[in-house]
Amino acid sequence: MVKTTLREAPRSDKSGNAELLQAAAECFMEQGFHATSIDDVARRLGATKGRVYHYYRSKTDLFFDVHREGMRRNFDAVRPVARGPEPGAARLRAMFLRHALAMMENLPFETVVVQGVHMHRMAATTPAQRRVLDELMTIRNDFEALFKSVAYEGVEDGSIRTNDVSVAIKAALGALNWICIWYRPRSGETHDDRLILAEKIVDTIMNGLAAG
Amino acid sequence: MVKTTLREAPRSDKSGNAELLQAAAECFMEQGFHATSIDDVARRLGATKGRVYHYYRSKTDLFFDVHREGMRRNFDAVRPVARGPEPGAARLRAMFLRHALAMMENLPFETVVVQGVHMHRMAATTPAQRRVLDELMTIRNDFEALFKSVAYEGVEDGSIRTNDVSVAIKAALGALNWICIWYRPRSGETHDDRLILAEKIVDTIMNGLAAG
DNA sequence: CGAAGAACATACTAAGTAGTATGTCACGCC
DNA sequence: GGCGTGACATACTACTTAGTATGTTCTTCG
Repeated sequence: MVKTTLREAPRSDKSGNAELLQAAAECFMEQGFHATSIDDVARRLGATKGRVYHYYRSKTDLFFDVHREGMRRNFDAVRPVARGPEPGAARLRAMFLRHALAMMENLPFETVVVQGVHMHRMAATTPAQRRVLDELMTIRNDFEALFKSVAYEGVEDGSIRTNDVSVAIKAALGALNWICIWYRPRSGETHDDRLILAEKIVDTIMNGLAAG
Repeated sequence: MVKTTLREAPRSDKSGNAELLQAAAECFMEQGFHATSIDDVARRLGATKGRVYHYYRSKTDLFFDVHREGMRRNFDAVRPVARGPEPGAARLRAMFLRHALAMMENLPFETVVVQGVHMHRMAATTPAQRRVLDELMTIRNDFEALFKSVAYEGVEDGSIRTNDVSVAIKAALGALNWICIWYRPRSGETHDDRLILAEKIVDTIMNGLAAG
């Protein structure tokens, strides 16, 4: 008798789960991971549990996939401006700006990413889920490392000054990630509005608050 | 017949709940509000539900009280240096430093405060709980307003430069609040170690990353 | 010393929810 | 034109857990 291997692989990456991811991201943003039920996600789609469990074997897997998508968007936003002939400070500024805009324009996904970071140190999961979580944290660390490497280049070319690149980047990314706590899109808001806001934030990060 | 008013007031502020608050804060930090059961909190105390429900009528009320205590500590840390003869920038720097230290030294409570802010826009609560939540957000806003007012004074006395005080403060507080996401105390860590770290963060906020 | 209330522990209920098992319908394919 | 399979819906189970009701011990105070 063959051991029937039903659903051995996580069933993601099928067409049609973009909607699902979006709905899940919105639910997770509004209520958090634990307070969101699978039925909530399904209801938002005008569907039932069946649809969700057809694509994901567990709520955790769904959450992870939303997280993964959020990080993908973050990388896509930042990577194009990370390398180039400009001095480090200019590239870092561009990266910050892109990231700030991404925070605002992918709010549900970014909120899930933040929750995921929060979740990292916390509650026990199955070994398989733990592996996925570690993978996601690796991605997250790579993201931070990308900023750090550009910052180091800036220190070397003299365009950036700090006595601890690692801490400085953590502070800067904190200011940016915090956006998803207080920012809510205003109705009628344009891309330019967001750009102005993002520039104010990045100016603060790059120039600081002290005069002179 | 008298309408028996059993437990009309939230039963807090009795002696002996400091332990309870601490245990609850730790649980909420490690697992988040929803994933933490009352039994978890009790177990951490070597007690049972009975003890928790003797002091708090609901899990939400317990959470709120932890939040309140966290905000109380924040105010206590920052207020003493908010006013004085020094220029705004110097006072603001001192406030940031105190807040950064408070974040590290009250990690469980601060994490709950962050969760509470997160919770604000979110899931439905009872009308009474909504009132408490609004009260907590008022406190939170007052806290932010204190920073803003000092920043304004700094702008006027020329020690601070920014084109949007409100956004700049949000960015700065974001960098500080984010501490509770990545910071974990190292064993054998001293107060001086934390002070050095806090100063690096505050330097970044005050001076920015750009050279010159 | 007796009684009342504080400070818990124990036992229980009711409700919500993750996950499963199974059904159904449409469609492509031999 | 049957048939397998993908894409869901429906019905159900098992378990967790917030909150309650009640019991018990200790303390305090008249």
